[in-house]
Amino acid sequence: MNSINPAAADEESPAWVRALNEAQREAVFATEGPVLILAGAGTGKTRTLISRLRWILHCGLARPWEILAVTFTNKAASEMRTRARANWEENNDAPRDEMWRWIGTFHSLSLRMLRGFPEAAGLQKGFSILDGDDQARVIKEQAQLLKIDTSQHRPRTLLEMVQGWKDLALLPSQVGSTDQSRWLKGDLGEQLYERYQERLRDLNACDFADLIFHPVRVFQKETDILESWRSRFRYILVDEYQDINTAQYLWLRLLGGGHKNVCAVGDDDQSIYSWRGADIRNILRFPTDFPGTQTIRLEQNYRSQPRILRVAGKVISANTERAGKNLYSHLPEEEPVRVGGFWDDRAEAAFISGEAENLRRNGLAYSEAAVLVRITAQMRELEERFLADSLPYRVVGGLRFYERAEIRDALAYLRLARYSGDDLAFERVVNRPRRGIGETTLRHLRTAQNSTGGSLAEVGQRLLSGGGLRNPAARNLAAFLSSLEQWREHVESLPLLDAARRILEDSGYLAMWRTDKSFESAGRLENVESLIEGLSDFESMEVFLEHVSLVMEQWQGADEERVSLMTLHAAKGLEFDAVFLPGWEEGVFPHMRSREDKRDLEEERRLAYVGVTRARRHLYITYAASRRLHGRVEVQRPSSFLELLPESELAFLHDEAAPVVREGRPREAVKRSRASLAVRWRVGSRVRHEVFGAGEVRAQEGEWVSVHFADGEKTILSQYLTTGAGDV
DNA sequence: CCCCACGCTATTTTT
DNA sequence: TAGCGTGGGG
Repeated sequence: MNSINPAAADEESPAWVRALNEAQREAVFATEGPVLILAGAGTGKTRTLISRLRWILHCGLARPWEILAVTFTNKAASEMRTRARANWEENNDAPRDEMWRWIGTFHSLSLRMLRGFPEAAGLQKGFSILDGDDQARVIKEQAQLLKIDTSQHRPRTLLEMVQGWKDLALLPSQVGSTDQSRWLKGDLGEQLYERYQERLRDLNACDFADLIFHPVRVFQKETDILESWRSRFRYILVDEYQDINTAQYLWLRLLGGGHKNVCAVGDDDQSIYSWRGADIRNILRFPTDFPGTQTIRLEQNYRSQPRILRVAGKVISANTERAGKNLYSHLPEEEPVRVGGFWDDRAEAAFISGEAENLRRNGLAYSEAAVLVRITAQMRELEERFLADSLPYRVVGGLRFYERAEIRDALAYLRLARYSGDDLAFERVVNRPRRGIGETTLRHLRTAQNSTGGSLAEVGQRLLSGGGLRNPAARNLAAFLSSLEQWREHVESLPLLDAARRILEDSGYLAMWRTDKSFESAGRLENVESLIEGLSDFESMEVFLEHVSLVMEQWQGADEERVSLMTLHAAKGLEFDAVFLPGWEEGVFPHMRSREDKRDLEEERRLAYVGVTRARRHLYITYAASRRLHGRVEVQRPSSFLELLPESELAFLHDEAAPVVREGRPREAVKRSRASLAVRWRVGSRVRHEVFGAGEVRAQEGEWVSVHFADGEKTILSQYLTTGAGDV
């Protein structure tokens, strides 16, 4: 039994305990039974969880390897590991790395378990892990075998479908027919899922969803395996609980089912990943799943000034599916939240660029400002403006290093050199650079493979020794296979770094980029070079490849003085003194695809909440009447989310700016053409401010015109005035 | 087998 | 706008 009394948080306690507030302490000290920490944005959620981990160690309730601490990202895991260690090393000697290996991501931890019982999951020792690209190729291949038209059903979509089922922990046979018919005719979906899994088994591989799902199924079937893993951990801690999917939920429930010392932290209001399987209902029903749960709310926000917090609170209170929290702050009240509309995305970008510069002149570092967009397409205009204004910025997120084509190519070479049976790697690089081994030759190989089995490389070898060299394709293939043999020797005999360099040089891959004269080839070469250099940190190719498949780390430059530009999703967990939220227009935010479904719309609102709560002191919410999207100018109404903002906390940008209503008449006869206009727009009942807009105009020269918006909905526009076609 | 022209479509993205 | 997949011609 826990003998530590909460009152013991006195002078005797470590400083990190004394620094906690009352609710946080409660969460830290409640060491028995299930605990749900419902923590609002900026309330010290992760800090509290880490303190709890340290407290358990501090009191000697468990040793490091008896605590299973689960996060979603490697970054969070390594932060937790470092902080837990700091404490331990003060009081214990000989800290070893293995002690902390049960602090990790869902995927890395589950993989570690799965490595212990691959056969039970139908895999063999040394199975590999597919990434998104490999998965897409496997699914495409299987879809085509099932005669599914892959131009109508794009592989990415099919993959999403199958992944969705796996995230729900559904086997092919358990996929209901209604669920299937949303995507494909009859039971094609189920068949595709089934074949995809078969193919993975043949490849002795699993995808990311399997990393969770395989252990879940094994735990459900094999009680002794489950028991041995259960008894290993005395405490389970989970960060970002609102982001778990059904499979992860089952995984946790199975592992935590014994002692029930499961502690989850999360914020239901920040659940923004439903599209990758996360289900907000998991956190909402935690107390039912784990009877006897002690629910603790962290509501004191240490991040945002009160006005920003009130705006956030108002936005999120429009949602119905939530546990409910009331955030408060003792920080001093500052300037209101600024809201403003612009003629188009260019004007909006110009404002942001200029305002970031203003803030900087007033002493705010560039790195303390961030622009958070809903969709990546919004970034382009902003970047162009920043470049033109020489405003230093950096894009956070986006294509990660290991996802770049050239890095994936280079990795495929290395994988193939190490594991010549890696067919996916084989297919990726056989003809890159061009070696005259095209689709036709590959088809021959695959057909032969179906009857004889073995890897593509083996099959190729066999075909060649049987038939001799006749056509150019066969000669080319022979050449490639013999290089492959050489590369394998390199891996065995040379130091890792030298082997890699030789392989990429001999294969002509580096030469391919050197001769390529497109403007990005130099950058690609550089990337491959830095990959090669990075190899020096690893003892063997196996270790390196394992690292790569799980740790898709961000390739980020040093922390420079730059304004951050990223999507709202990428901003979760971050904070800045000043935050700009552009693009608050119907269709962009909330996004078009989220408008029909109430649950999707609530998720968009949570996204807005996440955006608003990133800001400490200054917040700007803007929108544009027209915006270039998909290569055309789209006209959209201001976001309905704007109506949620409490007037008392806002200041309208144009109240301070030059007059914005441009009254006028069309200069020339305009017939059903796009024209510029200015509108008055109401917020709530009282506040009015001006918006530049554009719409469909029908008028003769000199006439007043009316403007019709495409959706024909009742709009919040109250007055239409034009300045004439093309007059911006 | 390779190349090019054409048409289609278009959130969010960790592991 | 751009990135991808397809289909026809060399």
